[in-house]
Amino acid sequence: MSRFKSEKSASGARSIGIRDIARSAGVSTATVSRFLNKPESVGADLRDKISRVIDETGYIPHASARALSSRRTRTIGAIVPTVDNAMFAQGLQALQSYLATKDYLLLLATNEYDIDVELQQARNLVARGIDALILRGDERHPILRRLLETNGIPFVNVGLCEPAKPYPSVGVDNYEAGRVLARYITDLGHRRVAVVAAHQRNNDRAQARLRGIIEVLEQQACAPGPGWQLQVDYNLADAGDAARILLQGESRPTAIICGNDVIAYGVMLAAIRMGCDVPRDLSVVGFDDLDWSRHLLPSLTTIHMPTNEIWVRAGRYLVDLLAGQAPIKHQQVDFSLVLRESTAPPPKT
Amino acid sequence: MSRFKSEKSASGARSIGIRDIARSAGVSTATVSRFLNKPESVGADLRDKISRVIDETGYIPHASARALSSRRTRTIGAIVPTVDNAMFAQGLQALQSYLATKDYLLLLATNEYDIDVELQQARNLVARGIDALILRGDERHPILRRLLETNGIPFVNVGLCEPAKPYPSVGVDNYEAGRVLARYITDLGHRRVAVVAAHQRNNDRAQARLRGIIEVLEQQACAPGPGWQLQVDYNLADAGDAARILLQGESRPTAIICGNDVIAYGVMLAAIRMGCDVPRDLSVVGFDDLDWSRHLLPSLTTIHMPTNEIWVRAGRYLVDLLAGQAPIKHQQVDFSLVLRESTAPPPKT
DNA sequence: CCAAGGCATGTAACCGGTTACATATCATCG
DNA sequence: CGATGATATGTAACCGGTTACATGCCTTGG
Repeated sequence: MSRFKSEKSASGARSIGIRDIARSAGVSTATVSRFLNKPESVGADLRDKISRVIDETGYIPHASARALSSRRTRTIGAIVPTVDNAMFAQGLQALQSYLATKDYLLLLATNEYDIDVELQQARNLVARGIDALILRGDERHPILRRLLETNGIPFVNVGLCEPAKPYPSVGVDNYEAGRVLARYITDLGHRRVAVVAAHQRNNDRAQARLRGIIEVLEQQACAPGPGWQLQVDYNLADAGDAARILLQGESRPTAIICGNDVIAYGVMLAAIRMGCDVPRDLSVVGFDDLDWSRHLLPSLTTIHMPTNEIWVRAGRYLVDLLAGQAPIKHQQVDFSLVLRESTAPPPKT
Repeated sequence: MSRFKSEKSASGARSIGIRDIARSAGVSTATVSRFLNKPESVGADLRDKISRVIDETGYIPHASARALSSRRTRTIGAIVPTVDNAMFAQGLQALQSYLATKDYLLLLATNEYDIDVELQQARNLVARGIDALILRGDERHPILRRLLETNGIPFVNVGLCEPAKPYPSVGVDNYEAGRVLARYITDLGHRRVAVVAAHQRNNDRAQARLRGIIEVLEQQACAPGPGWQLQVDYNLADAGDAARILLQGESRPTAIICGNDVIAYGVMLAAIRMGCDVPRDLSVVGFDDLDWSRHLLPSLTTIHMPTNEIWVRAGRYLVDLLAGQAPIKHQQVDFSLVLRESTAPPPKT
């Protein structure tokens, strides 16, 4: 029956393959394959002929077959907490554009801030045959490391930079960023400072930032008590709740340092609704410098993170590595303090 | 030399395959394959044995090989303008979670609002072997239709619902939504109404919304002249520019209808900076009801879009279709008008 | 008690590319 | 002029699964 194999289920015009192209062009499959992967290794006349046949037929090479035999998928995976978040979205967009220029595809997965989910997603990506993986931060399931190792999948951590660690990383020094920001607040004269951080669990960037902030505040002898150190989820509503808690009491902070711009904005909106004048009564600062932070009212003083650059560099690191080069293993990217309208010296009283 | 094949490049412990599992479990590869794909078709004792071997070895089936021989990748593609946009990000996140429960993977590509890029990306996805495709809107490159047809790839349009068209779609009736929103504004008493829409090129949703808006305004004999109909990109800065143009003249609008929430927010921020009191001097409305629209100051009157539901339904449509069922082809989802603080009757004067 | 049919399992061809190796051609050099 | 090597192309084994078909066993009904 094998002579009927191409007549599957009525509609089944079997899609054309490399053998069809080879036959039409009067060459071998090997030559077509070489044309596809390294055109300059094929003679000019054959090159033209093959090219013409491919254009005419609209032939598209079968990526799975390619991946199977070459053991490379030209696919890079990335696992982030969620794409529903301006910062990741922006960086991923930039990464994707970059990878497209290198003829790589980005395969995206989310871990919902859960290292078990992350492991599961990583398994998924590995099964899918990614050539390399980009991970957010540095805290992850121990089995994940083994998984990547035994499958020989290179990876890079983004969002932090720890030259002491054996794993490659691209990012800013979050600890130092925390210090700079806190220092700016204390230099303005604030001594009653509260901190609304992102949840610390499994989030080393948030931890490093907080560590830097607290350290500076301690040096200035104004470390916030436990009631003035809150942790919230990444959204406006929760941040607003935190602000209401901080501002309802008798003794209020004159400045609130927030773990990122979204939290800062949530805090600011709630404070204004409570009748606070930002920055006259209360200064608010964040991290990340999201696109809209400079448009807000008041615009937000924050730490600018070169998000796009970080993600693109991470992508480039892996692409170079896969191309057999030896890129720089730890790339520290500069952040900067952006002064805007949401900060001022504390009120006199 | 073939007996050396497993010793590639020193580190090369060839990863284990289905034949290894079969040998260890004392069964044939076919049985292992059946265990993987339809466990209930394998006897209980063998099932246990195979399961144990797989757990011990950490075996992960090779997706490319699987795809090659089964001609199904369990991958669904989606092409959106950009992920750097709260609305898409949210919907995609929901879609991805849904597909994960069905053991499908989401392959994401962006078209940067360009139908040629979209075609290119679609080629990419097809080469990658997607089983189905989700597309945004309905305006696309004619070749793309052919491409999908000849490759037998089912697809669905999201964000609109046009039962008249032959292609499946899931979304709201944007034209009607535009009418409802405009109607609300005119019912409030506004007669000097400006419109700041998203760019119309290759964006049928934006076109439908605008059509609905203009139609209602014409009925009320207050259709905006060309100077009061602006088109901007999807970002706060451009929207702010538009607001400054509209509000600088002698004769100002008392309400501005915006193509979406981001534009509305950009307009609102710029207006407030110019000393306008929203909503007393100026009413502003948008579309989409992004997460933060209810937190803004003032909070935004807008059309609520069930984004998550739309994307998940689109995913379910394709999953069901691929499973051989016959899901509903055109699914209209309800929108709703959400009244908040950014609207009021026009000032007396 | 035997034929028929259902079920679990094994054998091996096949999916559509890549690539190691063989072969052919031609320029170069002692 | 023959040996040498570089370059272009062809042949066919292989990547790691899936699945059509074959096989063998067990149940069931006449």
